[in-house]
Amino acid sequence: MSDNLPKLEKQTDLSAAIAERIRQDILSGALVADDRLPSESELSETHGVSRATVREALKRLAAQSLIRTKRGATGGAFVHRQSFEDAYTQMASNATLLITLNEVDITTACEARFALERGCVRLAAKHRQDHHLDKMRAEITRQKDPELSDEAFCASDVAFHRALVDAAGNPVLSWQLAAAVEGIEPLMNMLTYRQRDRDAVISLHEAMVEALEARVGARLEILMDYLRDQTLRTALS
Amino acid sequence: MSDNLPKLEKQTDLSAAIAERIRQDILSGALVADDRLPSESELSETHGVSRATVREALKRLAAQSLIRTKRGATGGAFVHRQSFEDAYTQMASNATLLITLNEVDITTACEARFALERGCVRLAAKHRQDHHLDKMRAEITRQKDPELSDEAFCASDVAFHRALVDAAGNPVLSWQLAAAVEGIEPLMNMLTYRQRDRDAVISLHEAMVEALEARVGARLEILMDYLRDQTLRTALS
DNA sequence: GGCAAGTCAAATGTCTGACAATTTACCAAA
DNA sequence: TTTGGTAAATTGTCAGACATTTGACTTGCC
Repeated sequence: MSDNLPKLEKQTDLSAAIAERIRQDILSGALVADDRLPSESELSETHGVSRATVREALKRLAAQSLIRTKRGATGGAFVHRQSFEDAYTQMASNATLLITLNEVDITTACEARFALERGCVRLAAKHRQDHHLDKMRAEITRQKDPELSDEAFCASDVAFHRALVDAAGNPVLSWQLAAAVEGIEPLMNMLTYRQRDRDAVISLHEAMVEALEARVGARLEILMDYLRDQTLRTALS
Repeated sequence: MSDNLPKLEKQTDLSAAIAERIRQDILSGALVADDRLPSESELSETHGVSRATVREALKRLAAQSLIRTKRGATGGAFVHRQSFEDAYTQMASNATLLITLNEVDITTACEARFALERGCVRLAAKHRQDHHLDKMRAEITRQKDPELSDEAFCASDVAFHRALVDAAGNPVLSWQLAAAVEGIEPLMNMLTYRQRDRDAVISLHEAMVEALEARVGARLEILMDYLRDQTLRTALS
């Protein structure tokens, strides 16, 4: 385990220091997924602090999804193998927080989103499968409903683009991009789409599905650029 | 504050429930950046739990950089305005964790990294300033040193690409991409570059700086593709 | 032998009350 | 005016207790 004596932890706050020690043990591979940590009592002894302090440290790690705890006889704290779902959720909330707390303007956010997404359309063209197309077409059908609220339209838009990213068949990519898109959603929700705007977006979506079906990455890139410009126009009007 | 009585929290674990309540207050805007939360004693009264439990809840929030605490007379817990630096650090460690714990293979990681980066080179070409070019050229000079360890070479590579991304002039983009690149670094560090590989990478870097200086985004995209292929060849050899 | 119920032990979750450490505000004296 | 010291508020830490959960073990019955 960690019998190191780092100097950083003299800056008070034992619970943070201990959390960091255990964290390093996990990051360094000394503890691997599903390993069980010593019990709270043992940890309090080995680290020379009270159980309350150990618990605060463990809560910090739990908040980062580094460990999970289970009660009972065979319980304890276990190194948590973070799923893509977990990571995605955490990143999305992280992104949301960052964007709302720092008052990022919608132009910057849009620019970032479309730039990232543009980067993966070639992979999507290469690896897309039929069910991705089906999903996207289903969302387009929803988007055509003139009764749809702006918010629901936006949600469908997110779903459409998530399917596009998933089509790239790369989980790391899906995870990063989905989080980015979702983080920007609060901003996008503030947009009001006129019917003309919606029609323009839907036309582009339809063209994108066609290009994806035909596996023409270059065309997808161009369409993404159009979509970005269209969205920015909507935002600034 | 939150005098709601959500049903979810009957699933035991009061500290998580209370953390979630406060978290919602922050996310919903009831508490804004730099607001001071009630003291631990007050919170324990209003939520009807002990101070220890409140503290565990606060540690969870602190671990997510949602709050920061200060001791002393005017101390307390304050809603933390997460800086881009904070978010970047958190995302990078998140990415590292996900990739190491889930044994993502280097092909997938590389593919994702270059796909994302490719998406922002056009913006970089548009907004780059001279100091970006300077930084990149400096890194190229470092990379030419044949004494450089593989790890140092890789670190310089990360710095080079970070400068490229920064050139896009979009903080959201910088933040997302820098985190992604850094998260993948542990995997890249496992690569061993032969001198021939390094020369190839350096040539591409030089060409990229030229293209960036001339603001030719399309050429940058092509070079990125070459670089991706080159890196994958190195990885698979 | 096999099954069911009860018991026990280990571990996390929570509470209580205390003390330590830190920081600011305030007040008094030089 | 400045300096120093004291008090108060607040987080950080500790020790010990009890509650709750859960799996393993034991016992007794069929």
